[in-house]
Amino acid sequence: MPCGASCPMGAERAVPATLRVACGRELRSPSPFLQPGRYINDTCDGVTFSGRVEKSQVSKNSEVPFESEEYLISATSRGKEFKLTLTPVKQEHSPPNKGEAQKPMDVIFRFGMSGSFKMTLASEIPKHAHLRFYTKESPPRALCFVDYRRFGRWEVDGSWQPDRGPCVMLEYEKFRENVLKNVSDKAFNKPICEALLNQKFFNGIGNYLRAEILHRLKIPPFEKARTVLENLQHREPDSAVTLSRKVKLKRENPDLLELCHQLPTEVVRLEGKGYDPERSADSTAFEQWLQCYNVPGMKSLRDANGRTIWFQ
DNA sequence: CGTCCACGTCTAC
DNA sequence: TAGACCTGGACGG
Repeated sequence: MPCGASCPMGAERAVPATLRVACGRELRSPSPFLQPGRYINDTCDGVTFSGRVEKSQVSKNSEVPFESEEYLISATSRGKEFKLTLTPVKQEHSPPNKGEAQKPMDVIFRFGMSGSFKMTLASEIPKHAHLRFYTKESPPRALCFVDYRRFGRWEVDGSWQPDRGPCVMLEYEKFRENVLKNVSDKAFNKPICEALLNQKFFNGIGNYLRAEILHRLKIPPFEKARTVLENLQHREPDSAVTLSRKVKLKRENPDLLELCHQLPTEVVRLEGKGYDPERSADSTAFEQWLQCYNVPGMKSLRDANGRTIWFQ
């Protein structure tokens, strides 16, 4: 998500990971955010795109009415939302008054259950590539929004959904404040496992992260959210310990809201390892990172919305 | 073959 | 608070 052009993170693999979890089921690589942004900004850095944006016939999302001889693509993210910015490169010899010049355009994405971006040769467009941006080079490549279940959405000239809260990764302090200032909100009448999926407060947390977060703290998933959160409202009083000691304590004993930042950060780092684009090794790394979700021996139940919650 | 399940919204009753 | 929206892999008969 939130990996803008300024994001310093390292190389990204070229292929969205598919991972085999212990029970044998396969999962798309999970980090809801950041990762796609890093992928885009890494693979599109210094690459010039050209022409119009192509949409598949089957997608019900809108056309993306953008066309330019030369343009650049960059990405940013916020929680589970993702933004592509298309920026025309100034033409030296642009014909005077031959139609309107193409202005920069933002396209906001939500990935649903199966959305991802992938850069391929234009001659090898993958199945379910519902939006395609072509490079100018020869042979051309295509940046593809691939989404086999088509739950993903995009919005031309869109903006971050107003009801979604700050990003758990990139806006941690705002995120924390937004939760703690609103503990009386009716959203927190619900069990903590359900509240954690509420994107108004936990923008970026999804089904595997909620399980991992609660599991690390051994919080029973159906404990009332308010009860859990009220315990976090009073920051620890200043004690005599040194700052570095405090930082260390915080890292080693993160509270629930800190874990909402820390765990997805760990996943992003996992997946950022190495340059090898096709390694199956990093799906193994994610599989091994999971301590609870889909892990043999853990229990699971359905929450009130029919989503599976994993716990010990 | 069939049923169940999947990292998420979205909207209609 | 149910479905609806989708494809496809795992597993059962």
